[in-house]
Amino acid sequence: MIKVKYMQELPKSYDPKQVEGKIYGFWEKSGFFNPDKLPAPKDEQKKNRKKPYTIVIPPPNVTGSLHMGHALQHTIHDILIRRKRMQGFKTLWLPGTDHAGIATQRAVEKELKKEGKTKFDLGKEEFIKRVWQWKETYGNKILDQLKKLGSSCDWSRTRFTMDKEYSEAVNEAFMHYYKKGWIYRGKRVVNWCVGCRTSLSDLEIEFSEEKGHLWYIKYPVGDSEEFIVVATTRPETMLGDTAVAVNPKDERYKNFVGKRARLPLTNREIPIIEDRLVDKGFGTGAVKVTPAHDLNDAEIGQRHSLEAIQVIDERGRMSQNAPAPYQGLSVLEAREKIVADLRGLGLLEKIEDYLHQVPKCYRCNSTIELIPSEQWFLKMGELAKLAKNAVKSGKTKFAPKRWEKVYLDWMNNIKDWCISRQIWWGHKIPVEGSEDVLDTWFSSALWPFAAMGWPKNTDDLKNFYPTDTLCTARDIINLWVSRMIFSSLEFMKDVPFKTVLIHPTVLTRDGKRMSKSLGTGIDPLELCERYGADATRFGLTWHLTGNQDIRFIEDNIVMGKKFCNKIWNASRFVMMQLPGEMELPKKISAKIPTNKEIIKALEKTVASLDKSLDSYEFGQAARTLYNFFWHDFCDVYIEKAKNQSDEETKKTLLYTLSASLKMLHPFVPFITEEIYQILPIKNRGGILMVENWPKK
RNA sequence: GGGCACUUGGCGCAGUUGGUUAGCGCGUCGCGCUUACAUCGCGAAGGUCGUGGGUCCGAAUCCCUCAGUGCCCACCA
Repeated sequence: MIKVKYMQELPKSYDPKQVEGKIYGFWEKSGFFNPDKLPAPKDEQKKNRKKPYTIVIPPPNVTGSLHMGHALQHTIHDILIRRKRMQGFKTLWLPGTDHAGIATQRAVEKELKKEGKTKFDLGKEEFIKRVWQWKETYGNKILDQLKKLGSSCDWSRTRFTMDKEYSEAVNEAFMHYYKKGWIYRGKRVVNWCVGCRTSLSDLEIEFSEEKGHLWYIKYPVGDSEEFIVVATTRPETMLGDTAVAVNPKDERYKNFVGKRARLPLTNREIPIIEDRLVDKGFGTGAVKVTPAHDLNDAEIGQRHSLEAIQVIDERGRMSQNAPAPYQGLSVLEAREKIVADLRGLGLLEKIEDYLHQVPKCYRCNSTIELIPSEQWFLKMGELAKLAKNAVKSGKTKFAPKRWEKVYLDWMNNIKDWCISRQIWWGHKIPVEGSEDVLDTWFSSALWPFAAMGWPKNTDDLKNFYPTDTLCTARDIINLWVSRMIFSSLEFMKDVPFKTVLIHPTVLTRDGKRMSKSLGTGIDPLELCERYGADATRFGLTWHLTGNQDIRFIEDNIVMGKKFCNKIWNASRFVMMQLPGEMELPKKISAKIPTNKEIIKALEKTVASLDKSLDSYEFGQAARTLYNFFWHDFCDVYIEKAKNQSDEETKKTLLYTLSASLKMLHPFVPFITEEIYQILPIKNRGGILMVENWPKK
């Protein structure tokens, strides 16, 4: 008896551990993650047969391990790609990793530190060898973790941003800009991380609010007994002052303008000048000008041909240009001493508490100093124009649309991009004498086409470029997305992707950021371990609404687990009802009212599901499926079907179940594939992953 | 300083063009081991939809005010 056989074979509850590894291997063996190996399309899929659907992964850092944001992001990726695959598209999800210059260099330095060494002990060449070793050992960890989630990437196409071919693409891109005159070298005041000892772009800086002070310092004017008082949060920079500036409309200082102030603690005299950048309302309305250590002051300095005296060096210490007593002191030590000395001289008028934004390195959290430094820059003018037009014209669309504004605002206020970094791990700038490497984002900006083999005109570029959907987090819209857009427009003469899908940020239950260091992170792999990958995926999908944030609750994953169990048991029931192997009908024209009803509800569900997915409403899609399967199918229809043993009902049960499995597959791929493989279907195509997506 | 988003039963959230008794998951309380599932079924309690106005025959849903929360951008020393 078939009936008995299936009951004995299938456990009463679904056990992901027995299924997931096995099924993933089954998929990999099929080769169908690779678009070139997809089976010939079936009739229903033919209209899409040659159309590609492509996603490139936002390449995770080789230092990374899977966090909640990744889990959410790749669940979305996999839902998109699996559905398109079932619809007959040639689907490519191209995976890979980013060499992540600073982050990786730091990880290896940390490892060296445990051995009591620094990178200087090894020397540059040995150090880079060591980083490669590290990459070979740990670099693919995150990709393996993606497999646990069920991600259907084409692993045969895995790329790394420092692969030989990829590096050649980076050089090509650099030289292209260079020859065009868009890359220039110059000494500018740049963001300098004293921890990493490298320059950083504006986007690589995070501000942290700190309680500080506003010191009011008296600068004696000329030979008189008069003072001009300046307010500053950073007294130590006064050693590099080369002017005091006031607003031209500020009547209070009219008789000071043109005179010279005597800079305390030094024996220098500096001019008192007028500049429109000065805000009358802040502090005293008179500002000390330090062109070497402040961007505004650099601008004022340029306008008035002021000297820039660098008093802070690359280690964050007071330089040889500072008066002897302060040389070698750290910035904070110098600040303390200077304040004390000023007080001693009676030149400190008052101190106010002041809350200000202190710039920190996004990788090592050290304080950022602004110092003049020789760097390479990419001119952004023309590129920004290209990038703006692509979005304004709708060639690339953001979803949700509101993120377009974030992108356009940044493009409208863009400055030239400092692309050189003074670290060892990365793409060396391909110009003689230069020891610098490129900003890691310079190479990831080329990802959509360089990962497909550019500058060679490869088949992949012909077949799969431009890509369709880029799905990523909002915090790298400008750091990465915008730079891919202008790079692609410049090198490929086309946008890199048609849609940018910005997914929400996963927060803790109380709305806090999930972070390892704060101990607020939840490990998605642990959730997969406890509840199963399908449950984790479904629970996360359930969370997806149009909001900017998600407050993660584990209850949703529990719900996902229960749902999987429901799918499992409904399937067991259907199998019990079947006499043995059965032909799966292509269509049901039901005559019995209950059967008619469920078929109608099924059709409605397919339509609603398609609508939701086409507009990226994944949470809505999950709810639609859940309600249909649990309530319409299980609670109502199956209960009624228990009283019906006719042939039409059996067919309807099998038909509805298999259609449900297809619809559910992109969301919960493991369990649906497992059940599909067990179902006694005579004319089963083979693998659910490439079966037809249901049509209403 | 500018911008974006959020504020719905104990908790986390749906409610896309305004329209009959505002839904879901978890939790709570009853009753059920009925031959797929107790990771279940049936039923119940529980909501002035942040505040104050406005538009409308009618608003959680549109407009304005205010308040709270979170995030992003910004050169205010």
